[in-house]
Amino acid sequence: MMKTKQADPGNTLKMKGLKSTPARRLMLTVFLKEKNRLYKPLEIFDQIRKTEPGVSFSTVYRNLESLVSHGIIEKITLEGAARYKLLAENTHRHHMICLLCHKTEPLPYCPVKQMEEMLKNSQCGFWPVEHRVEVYGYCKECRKFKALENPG
Amino acid sequence: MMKTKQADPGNTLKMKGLKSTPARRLMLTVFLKEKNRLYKPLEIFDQIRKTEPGVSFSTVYRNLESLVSHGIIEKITLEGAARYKLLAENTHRHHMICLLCHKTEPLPYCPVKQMEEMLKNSQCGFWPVEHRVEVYGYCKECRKFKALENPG
DNA sequence: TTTAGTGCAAACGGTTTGCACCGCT
DNA sequence: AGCGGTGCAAACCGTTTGCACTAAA
Repeated sequence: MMKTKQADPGNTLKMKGLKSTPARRLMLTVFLKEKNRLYKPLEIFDQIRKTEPGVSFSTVYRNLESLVSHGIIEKITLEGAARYKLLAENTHRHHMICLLCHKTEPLPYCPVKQMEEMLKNSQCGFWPVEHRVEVYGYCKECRKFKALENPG
Repeated sequence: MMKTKQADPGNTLKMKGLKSTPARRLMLTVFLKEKNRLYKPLEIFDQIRKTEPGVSFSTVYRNLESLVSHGIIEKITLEGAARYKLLAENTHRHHMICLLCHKTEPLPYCPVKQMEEMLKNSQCGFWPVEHRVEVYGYCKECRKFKALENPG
């Protein structure tokens, strides 16, 4: 009756070499609900507590770490606190971040690649190995609640 | 005998509308020593304690806040902790950050400006208002201590 | 059965705050 | 003189850790 699900938390965990436990499955379920959203640890905690009130905060933290180190989610530190989101296939640190709802979407392309080449060939001596681009603004939905120029 | 100094901490503070106090002057002196360096609060604390052992940590924190809000330094949160650096005139959030010594330099140009225009005109609905670009790598000096490709 | 995951509580590091005192302007 | 800056200590928040217990493989 039940067909194999595409993004079954239990399978994903095992495939990535992690034990499938209730807490982890629930956490992954939360991440899958909004694939582009940055979740704070407390948000994950609150969400899974609705289903499984016994889960402890330290378990959430430990599992967030596990999920990161097994390439399932990624960690982004913003405003001094950690946030986590589902790791997309072609992950790079290029995001559009909504200042109201904190939803994130990947940038359509990377404006830094060519600049890195430039730096390598320049006199300045700096050797780039990694970069991050964050564009802050208002997403389609939240623009409705803000008075913005050109709000079409 | 004494000529007017260009970057006298006391003057700078008054000009920016802040009272000139020993703690603040010392803090500013530290920032002026390496204008492009990101200082952690503790580093500022340690530095000024060498001269003025009585200064408290909370004073450092409060003054960092004041200096930021009066446009003298800027705050950059990196790896979950705050760092501060002298605010350059044409401040924008575009940095080359050395992974070894944490020294920062401004990026020579902004690769995002044109991308923002593109976003505004695109279908995606995201309205950019601010952005940040951070290129991590190794600065001229620190490259000596790392085995890097093309290390010329 | 063995190893890894978990709950609890306590510790931690960075940061903020309330209070009384002190010092700039 | 008055307001703002300061020292001290305690609170705070997000995060990590040690321990004994439990559950996944």
